[in-house]
Amino acid sequence: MSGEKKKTDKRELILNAAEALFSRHGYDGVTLRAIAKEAGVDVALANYHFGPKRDLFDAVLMRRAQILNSWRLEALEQVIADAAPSAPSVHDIIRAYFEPILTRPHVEEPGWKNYYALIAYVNNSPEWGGKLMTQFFDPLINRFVEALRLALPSVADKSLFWGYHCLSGALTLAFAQTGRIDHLSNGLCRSDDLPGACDYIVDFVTAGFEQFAQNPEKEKEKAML
Amino acid sequence: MSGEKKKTDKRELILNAAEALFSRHGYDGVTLRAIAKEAGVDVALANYHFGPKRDLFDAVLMRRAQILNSWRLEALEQVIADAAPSAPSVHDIIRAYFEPILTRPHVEEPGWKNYYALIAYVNNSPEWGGKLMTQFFDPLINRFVEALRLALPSVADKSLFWGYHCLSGALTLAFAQTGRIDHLSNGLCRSDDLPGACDYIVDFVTAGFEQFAQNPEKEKEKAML
DNA sequence: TTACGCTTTCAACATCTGTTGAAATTGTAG
DNA sequence: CTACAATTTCAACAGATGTTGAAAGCGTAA
Repeated sequence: MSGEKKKTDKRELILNAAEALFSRHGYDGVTLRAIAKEAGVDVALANYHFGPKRDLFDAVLMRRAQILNSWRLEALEQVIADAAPSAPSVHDIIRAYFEPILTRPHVEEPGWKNYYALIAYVNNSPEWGGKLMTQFFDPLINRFVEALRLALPSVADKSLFWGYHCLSGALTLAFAQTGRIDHLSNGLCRSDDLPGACDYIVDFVTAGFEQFAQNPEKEKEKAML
Repeated sequence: MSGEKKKTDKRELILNAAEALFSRHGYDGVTLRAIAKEAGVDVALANYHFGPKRDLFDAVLMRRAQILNSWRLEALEQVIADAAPSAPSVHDIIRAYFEPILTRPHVEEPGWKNYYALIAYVNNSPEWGGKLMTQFFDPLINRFVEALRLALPSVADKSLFWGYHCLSGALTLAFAQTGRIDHLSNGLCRSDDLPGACDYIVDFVTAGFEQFAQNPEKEKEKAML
């Protein structure tokens, strides 16, 4: 019947190996032979299952994207429902954005850590960032911006989007887990401690957004448009 | 004599071409032949001037790093001197961090834009980020953290470093200029408008840091250490 | 002119790259 | 078992890759 389960699904072994290697060395830094070797499989098998190299890359990206989106969308809708008919607080919205991906137990699995690092690579790449991230995550992001617009009705859209830019940058760098902050802080902070980072990032970003409502200068631009 | 100036310094043509291509496609995404073609030069010349490919990459990174550091250090020392003997404000420190690199006229030069995108690539790369950024920028960063420590004496170091993480992520994503925010905001924000982004990022990040002083929960950890 | 050192090109190398077609293996249904 | 389809390996291709050594071009000083 349909291959629900097999003793060793080499297809998934290839995806795992590709995920790990792409996340560390980028698309061009990885050869199909390296992936095959890591997966314990012949070179030609990757092509058989996924077609050309680029399609394998997309398959890796796609595999966990929907799961990620569903977790976060669920958390956001929950926050909105709990606050109804009022608008949810900025803090709750930001928590719904970060906590489902940074504090749940799955983040300790190597596969998910690799996937996060891969997202960081894609999001900061001029080559892929503009198109791929849009393709996978835009609907979710728009939903979050919409919620923030309700929570901060006096803030101009331009401020909200630049706020999202800062939020996204902070998350992306956390995803990358480069070990830089470990060295910079003399071991006080660890870049692979995503749950530990979450609290700090959430409070930082929340204050960043709320500041827009308290700062009247930005509203001039709203009037000018 | 020493080659101070020549009509066409092919050495710099190679650096410019490498900078542009590395910033867009990453280290492994660029071939020496592509660089040579872009520079209008033979393939072997890159090797003659810079040695192996990896050394060319380092040379590109190094060329503007010192200039960048001196601008920002100068701005920071100015802010500290102006406020002495009091501590400078968080807002002024953050401005000294961003404005020298985002609002000066040089940011409109393609060479600098390419260099910024390259920094974004390096900073988010698990392969290079930990080591290369440390090598080039750590002394400057430590000076900034030190200034923030003076401006926010009640805030624990761990908060300061995670705050810097958020700050660095926001800057890095701005450097990348992926065009993502353009699409997300329907053209309201432009990712290549670095001076325009600067005001929003500065205010966002300033509030993020100041929030640590107002949030007493984080201080528990300080006591626990 | 000649000679010399620095720069640049030419031609080629050994190796690696993504991809492919045919063969071998495995799983499954009759 | 047999027959057939899906999976996996093998062997090889055409092209690209970083690097190198020899040769050619160049400016300068004697």
